[in-house]
Amino acid sequence: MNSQKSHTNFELIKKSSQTAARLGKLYTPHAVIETPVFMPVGTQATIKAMNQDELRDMGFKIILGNTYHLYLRPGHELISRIGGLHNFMNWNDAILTDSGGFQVFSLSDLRHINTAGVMFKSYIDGSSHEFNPERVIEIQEAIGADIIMAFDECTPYPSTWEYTREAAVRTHQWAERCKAAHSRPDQYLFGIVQGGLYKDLREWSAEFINALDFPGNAIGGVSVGEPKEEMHNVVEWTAHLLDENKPRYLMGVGTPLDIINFVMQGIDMFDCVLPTRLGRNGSMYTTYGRINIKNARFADDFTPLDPECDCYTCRNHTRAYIRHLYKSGEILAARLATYHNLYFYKRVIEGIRKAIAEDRLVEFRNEFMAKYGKDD
RNA sequence: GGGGGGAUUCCCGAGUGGCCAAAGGGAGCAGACUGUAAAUCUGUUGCGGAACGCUUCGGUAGUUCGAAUCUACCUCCCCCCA
Repeated sequence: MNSQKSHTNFELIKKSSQTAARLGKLYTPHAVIETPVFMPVGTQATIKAMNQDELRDMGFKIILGNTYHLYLRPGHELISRIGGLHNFMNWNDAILTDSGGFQVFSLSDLRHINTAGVMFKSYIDGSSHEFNPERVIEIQEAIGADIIMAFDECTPYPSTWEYTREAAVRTHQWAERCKAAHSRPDQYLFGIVQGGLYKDLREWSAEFINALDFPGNAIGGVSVGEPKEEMHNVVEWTAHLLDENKPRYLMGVGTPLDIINFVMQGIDMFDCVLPTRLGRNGSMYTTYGRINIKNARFADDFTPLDPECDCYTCRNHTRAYIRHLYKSGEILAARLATYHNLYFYKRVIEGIRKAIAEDRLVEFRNEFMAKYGKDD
């Protein structure tokens, strides 16, 4: 057991008797992370609208950065020169960098894929760049995150079985090449399962990636616009095939209820832009469901965003004030809302961990849904 | 006192005989957002139940088959010269 723990740097603390949920500890060079965990997305070396102290004070121990964005600007060499991303952005806890695989999907009109890699046009200045497994590992090693991701191809929804299979073959080859190219022992390289919405491809991909024996395994290719049930199926097909002694990371997910549901399927790590993006766009999470603070009905609502929240925003400001800030285009609106939304996620994930510890996750989910209502 | 330019739907502003309930922007109202090309994007915004009909482009009276667009007068605003 001990040798396995040191190999994966993941310690399984407790398994739920009700569901596939687990409690764990992920040891990284910069932080010990209690799982299940939600990781805020900081694509460009910043969680938009937040400063590092605020994130740390909320209790986030790991955040995301993005290889593609940081490579284009300011450049991984520059980041490397000041000692890596931790130093550059003055973040002393853990960082995970996404490999750019999602940009293969999201910037689809700006790229060309072949087996060797992906040719990209910069969304900033149109210049051409090539990403391939070796290059992506080199960049991620220069950036220096605690956890780095294999370069994968995130296929769009919908895709044919044939194309999804081709993309998965590439993703598998790239995973092997990433593993071979990876040289920094103080970084953990996670593999990524693809396979779209096809059960046979997902199972095949999960078994293939699992067999490569990465210190952690991710499920990619979801949250690309597919129906919720499809996402649920993908996790159901794959999660149990991934080594239970290693962390399982569901990439890009999700809503608060998604997180609860997928924890119950054995997922340990999540990241999602929703709390930050929705915050900037005027949508706020509350115990009783999401609200659009810009709606007229909040104009003279002098209560906090969420009556059951004790975050900085809710302790100090009213819905009416925050609505006013939005309508006025004031930057503080985005800050207060982002803080609140991230804090909401923090409360949910802490609630999940506590519920697993007490072995009452199912009850926790029911209580959450009774108040929160439909999932959005 | 003389000469010139204007008044358009909540605001700014286009439109100079029919294709105009009237471009575009703003504001308003609502919706979307899941490994962030996102402080973004979409819809909607005279009235009536929609096909369609009705009322509207400073005011009044005209010309015309037809006017926001042409004419006359009126009201108000701006600029220039005394």
